[in-house]
Amino acid sequence: MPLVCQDANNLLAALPGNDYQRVLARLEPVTLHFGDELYQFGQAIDHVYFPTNSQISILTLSEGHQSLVVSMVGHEGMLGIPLALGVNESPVSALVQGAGMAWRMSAAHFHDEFQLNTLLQRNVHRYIHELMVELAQTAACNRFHHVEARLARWLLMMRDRVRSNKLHLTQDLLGHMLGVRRVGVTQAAGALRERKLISYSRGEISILDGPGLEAAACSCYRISKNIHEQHPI
Amino acid sequence: MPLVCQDANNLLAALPGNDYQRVLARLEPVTLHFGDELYQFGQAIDHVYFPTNSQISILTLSEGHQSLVVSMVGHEGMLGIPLALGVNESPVSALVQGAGMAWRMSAAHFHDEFQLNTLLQRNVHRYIHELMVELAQTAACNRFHHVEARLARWLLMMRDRVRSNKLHLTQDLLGHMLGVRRVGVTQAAGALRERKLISYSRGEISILDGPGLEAAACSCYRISKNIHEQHPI
DNA sequence: GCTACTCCGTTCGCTGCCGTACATACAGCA
DNA sequence: TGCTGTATGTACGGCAGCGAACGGAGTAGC
Repeated sequence: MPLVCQDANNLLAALPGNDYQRVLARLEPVTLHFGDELYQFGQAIDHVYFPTNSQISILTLSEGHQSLVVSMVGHEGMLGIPLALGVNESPVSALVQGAGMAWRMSAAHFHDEFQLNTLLQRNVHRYIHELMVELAQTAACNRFHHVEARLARWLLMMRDRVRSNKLHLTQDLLGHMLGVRRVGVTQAAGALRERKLISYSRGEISILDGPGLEAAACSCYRISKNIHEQHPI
Repeated sequence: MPLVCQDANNLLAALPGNDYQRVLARLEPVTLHFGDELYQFGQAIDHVYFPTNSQISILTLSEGHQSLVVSMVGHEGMLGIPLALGVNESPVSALVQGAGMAWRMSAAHFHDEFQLNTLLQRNVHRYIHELMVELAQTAACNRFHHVEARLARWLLMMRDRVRSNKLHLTQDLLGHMLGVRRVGVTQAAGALRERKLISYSRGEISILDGPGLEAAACSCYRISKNIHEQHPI
């Protein structure tokens, strides 16, 4: 199976040839479908995933409230971080919202491989660091930024991960992601459409003007993007 | 220097005797004073800290806004996590808000020790996991919970870390921590005082009724406490 | 005892989002 | 063609928190 750009995951692609080959032998490509729930809160983690052109949302549950997306994983990262930290139970839910491909490895294989492969360790540790910075950023974002800016941010982040300007997402779903009412999304999305930044109809969203949408998004988008790009490896 | 309860840091106390002795040789006790800034955003990390009865707030900066406390470190954890992940630059600021003691180790010593000491690795990795869960929780908390509940939460968290019901904190400072106006803190704190849960005067806060304050806090307090207590080590 | 400063209390109008409810529009299917 | 379910639009009262401003009360220094 040739590794063309569409198949690339950053944590794997950064491995040198021989390491990469060994890891590859333990990986299997899987197709992730919209709505697949890869992890559930409190459940054991059976596989780790390295997305290539799919996007998975990480959700927390807040007692008495709706769920909330705290992070988003794509080709820049992986799912199953707790395994790399010695914990085999997921503290969050993981929901596929951008259908696509990912590489998958069993928890046992990952455990073995991770012990041996110091370069994989280095990449994963680096990603854990990035994730923590992003979580802190998101905590502040949720406190300070308005719905419209946050909506723009998440749409751009999804675009970057699925590598497409077309997203499959209803307003209701976006409401659950952002932790706001569906009505709030309608208004924010309407404002963005008004400015010809996006278009949408019945669950199909298109980003028409990327730079414009970036300008409408809060600075968290840029910050988050920078975090994952400045790999000093 | 004898290790009595007041001197205990969870990550160190969980080490077996011989490991502990070797680590101890590289540690030095330091007194942290109110207002000390241990790390600054973007600066190199020169030491790691293992607090015992001090409390340090982790702050992010959000462009155009005030700072915000996203986490709090005390005897349950450590400062300098990025070093354990191969990054030697702090992505956040760390501000001492509960004066007290901590054990300190130079970055170089920590680097060496961390490579060798797999038990320390295990403890630190476990703490990193806890911290990530807590960050996600805080992101949701900032989105959903009201000022009064969040204030109660942070006060309780500080109490647990400094091991004292007396806190040294002005309302203005609390406003910066919570990301709200000072006036917002005045109102929330007034409501808590009304219910005889706390008392305060000119920067000295006393928790009068712990259980009552817990009831007034959002569920995030309990969740956060559970995270750090359920060590299956 | 006077002054300067810090900390806390209160008020006012404003706005972003909430909860709820209802209306419209499109899609698939019988 | 009509039915049903889903997706989106709109409206309305309510409220938590905002920004700004001012007043009062305790503390420290002179």
